[in-house]
Amino acid sequence: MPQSIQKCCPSPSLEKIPLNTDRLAEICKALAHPARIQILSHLKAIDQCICGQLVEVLPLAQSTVSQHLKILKIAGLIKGEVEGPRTCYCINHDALEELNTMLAAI
Amino acid sequence: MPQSIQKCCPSPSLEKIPLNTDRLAEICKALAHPARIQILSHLKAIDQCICGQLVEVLPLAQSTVSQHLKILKIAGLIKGEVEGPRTCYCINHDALEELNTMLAAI
DNA sequence: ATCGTTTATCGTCGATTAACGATTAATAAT
DNA sequence: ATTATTAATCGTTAATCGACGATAAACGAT
Repeated sequence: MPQSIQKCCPSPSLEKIPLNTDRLAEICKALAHPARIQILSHLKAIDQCICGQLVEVLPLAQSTVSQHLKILKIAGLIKGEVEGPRTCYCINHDALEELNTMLAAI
Repeated sequence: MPQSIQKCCPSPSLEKIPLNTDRLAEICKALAHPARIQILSHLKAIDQCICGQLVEVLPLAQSTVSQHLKILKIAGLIKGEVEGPRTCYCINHDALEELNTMLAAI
């Protein structure tokens, strides 16, 4: 421990962590499509929603929207909770913060 | 104007600009590859460099590195200045700022 | 048990990406 | 003028993406 400075954030540490280029690229890849940005934006605006609502909003087929949701979920940008026949999605704020942190570390 | 609050930042304005999803996706797409992140990171570290230096650092062929540079340049993330037979690349900080702004507006 | 609703997955197809070697272009040096 | 150096472009190939319709899976309601 280099001088005992009180940490304000939990997790990793701030001492020039070496930037996980693979992880950053992975997140950016998940964001590399307008529809997925729109999904995130919509989720941010209404806090949470199910796939069907997004299908109404986006000019895409249900299967395509579901596919985009899957990509966002795998990248960790959203969380999905099964509720009976539907799945409720919401933003994973931790991932967005992770993204900001990594971008700052470029 | 919703209550006169002094602006602390110049440019655009902060009043909920509508987020250009295409542009954000475009930038993210350019960042959606580890090699391109590494290029940016390297450029940030050494301020500027030519293609050949990056070829030494990255495990990729010269043509591939050149291609990645082109992608970054088209997305506006880097600037390239021809200097005789070589081209000197550097980060376009404006684009990174643009990225941060748009991410915050998601 | 069947039906309706909702979502995920499968299979397909065309378009795009990523990588490479080979070639070309531009310039500096001799 | 020739040669060496550097970078960009071309052409190719395999892999991945994005979109869709069709189908399957999960569940609530009747």
